[in-house]
Amino acid sequence: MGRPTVHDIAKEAGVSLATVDRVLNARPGVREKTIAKVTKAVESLGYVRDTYAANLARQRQYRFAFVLPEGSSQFANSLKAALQEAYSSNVADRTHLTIVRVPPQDPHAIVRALKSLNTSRLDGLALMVPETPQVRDAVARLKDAGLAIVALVSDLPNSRRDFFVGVNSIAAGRTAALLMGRFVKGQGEVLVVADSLRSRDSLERRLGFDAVMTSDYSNLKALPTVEWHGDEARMERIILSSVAARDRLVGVYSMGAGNMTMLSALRKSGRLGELVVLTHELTPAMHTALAQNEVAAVIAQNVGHLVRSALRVLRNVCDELPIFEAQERVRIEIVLRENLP
Amino acid sequence: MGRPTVHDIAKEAGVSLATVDRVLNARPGVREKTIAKVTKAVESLGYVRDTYAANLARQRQYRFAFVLPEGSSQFANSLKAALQEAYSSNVADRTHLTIVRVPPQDPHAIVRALKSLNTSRLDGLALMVPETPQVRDAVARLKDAGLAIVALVSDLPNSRRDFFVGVNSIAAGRTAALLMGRFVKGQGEVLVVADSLRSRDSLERRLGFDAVMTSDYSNLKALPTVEWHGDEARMERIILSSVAARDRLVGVYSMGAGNMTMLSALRKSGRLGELVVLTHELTPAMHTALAQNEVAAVIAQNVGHLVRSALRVLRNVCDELPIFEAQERVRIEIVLRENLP
DNA sequence: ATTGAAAAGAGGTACGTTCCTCAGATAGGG
DNA sequence: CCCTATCTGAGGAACGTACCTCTTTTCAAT
Repeated sequence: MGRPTVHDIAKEAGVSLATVDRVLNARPGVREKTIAKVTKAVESLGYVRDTYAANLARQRQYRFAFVLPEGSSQFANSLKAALQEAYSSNVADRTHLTIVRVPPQDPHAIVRALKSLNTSRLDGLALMVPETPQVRDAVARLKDAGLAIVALVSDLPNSRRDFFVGVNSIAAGRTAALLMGRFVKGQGEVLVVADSLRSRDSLERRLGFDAVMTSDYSNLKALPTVEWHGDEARMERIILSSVAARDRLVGVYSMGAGNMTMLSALRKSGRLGELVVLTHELTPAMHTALAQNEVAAVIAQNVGHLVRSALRVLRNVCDELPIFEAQERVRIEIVLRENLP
Repeated sequence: MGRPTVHDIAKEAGVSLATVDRVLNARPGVREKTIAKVTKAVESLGYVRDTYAANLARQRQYRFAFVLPEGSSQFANSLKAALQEAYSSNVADRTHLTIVRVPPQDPHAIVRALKSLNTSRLDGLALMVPETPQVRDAVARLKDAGLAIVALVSDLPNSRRDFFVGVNSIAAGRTAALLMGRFVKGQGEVLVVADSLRSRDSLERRLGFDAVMTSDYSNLKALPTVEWHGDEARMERIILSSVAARDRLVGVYSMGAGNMTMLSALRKSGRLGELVVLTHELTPAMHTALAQNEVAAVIAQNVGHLVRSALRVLRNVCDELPIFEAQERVRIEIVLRENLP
């Protein structure tokens, strides 16, 4: 005998199939006493609904949109690739996916993009955008329109998002500090580079990094964050001058994008070999940089997980099902030369 | 319009539904030319079979057994837990799972257990057993009986297994060496502990460890492997005497089980604080050891992945579907205090 | 031209669920 | 007591696929 079906629980509870269906789908028209009988039968038989048969019957279509930053960001591109892979595999069954790309540094453009979404043709949204008051308001409006909303990669903690899928940035920063502290021999200074500390992730990574650095590695001094604000020429200038000015420099921690520019600047400086370089996100460029020993470690999050997790959460929110938090916790991965995937 | 269905491709190809079905399920009785017409229609319409509807219709039940080592091994227990979790979640839908536990060091008992399996009530098998000639023969017999077989965690490379789900042990050993080399300050000796080098995994980890150690970290000397053969008292004696005899000891690499015994021995020696300790598998004990800074890093594989991957592969082998190798490659995870899950 | 096997069609039932209609039962208020 | 509103029952049609049987067509060998 296989799993119990709705027929079995109808028999067990001594009611008709229609009543079982009404109870299971919380439709009106059933007496309290009858509801109790049915739920009791469900429990005693250990009935679990066959989601696939259910979705087949109800012709369920989940329509989700993923809002990702546009531009040359390799990370966003690999996310997009993971999304397309999920789409073609059975992970995204009965799911229609749209990808919307927005300029990451322009809150107004983001809000405009969010407003232009046809909410009646959408069940859920995964957002990878920086947190601003405007975005928070837009999220509130989208929630009012009945959408399921998850924050992806970077959280929107004070908005009405349903869930956050991504890693804890503070822990990621702490992990970077631990690696830096253990990898560097002797003492010296560490250069910290970020696109901008206005981004919540970078700020939190920096917080975590400093916390571990000061408590555990007093032999190292983390320099103030160098922000390059998307200007690659500026980044190169700053890096070259920093490296030239500081002969006690032993490490570089790059908290965000622009790793290729940073690496080429370090190569030009001629001191790349002596430095412990840590970056985030395992892009193809970082893959080769690890293989060539130019980067000591990459702190990454598995984009496949992110996407699958976001899809699971969105579906569950749509169906008003509980979310299994432990499964959705994305791990902070450490990638070295020898454990490259 | 939703996805194309079999009806659509029947219409498109100008054949009947039955013929489409015969082609899709590779049943005989269709001319080459007609097959071509159907496959063409499939491609032009972008038809993808609705696996859930298909499994629903065919009342497919996958009956798999997992053969795991019995005893106190925390790793095997966490695998079992992951298996039970998969069973209760939708990952294992339409799948019936049995867990068989065998004494890991007794090839005859393992073979006896494998022989006692009722192959007519089983579609596939995941084996986590050491490779011996007897096991290879047993695998051959089980393959002849028509079962799908994957090797789990430790490979059975010269057997007729269909696939290996687990990490490359050489790469895992290399990763350990890289961590040891970068974590240790200065020079000294490294103690390497294993249950037994007769186990293929341990041997390969040792090979990888030594390869990186000699090529990259000439400041460190990896001592000959200490084997404790399941005898915990012996392990404690050896560790205590090694630590006492070697004042240049800077690190310990534990390649297999018995980490708790090893740790308590090191604690007794009073030198745990000075040593860089690396172990495998993130058991609850290693979790706390990491949190308390007793262990510097744990090299782990995600048991959830292992299980899901094994299930996917078994199902695909049963259905004679291709295996998407990239997805089934299990990553070597590095767990430190700051990125504990 | 006849035969016969292989190929293709036609039509059905089933899987577990949803959702619909229509009819019958039960309750509470008048 | 009847009347109405609310419950409940019975049955059926779908969803996309699998698989079965029973015909009909095709086509090459005789």
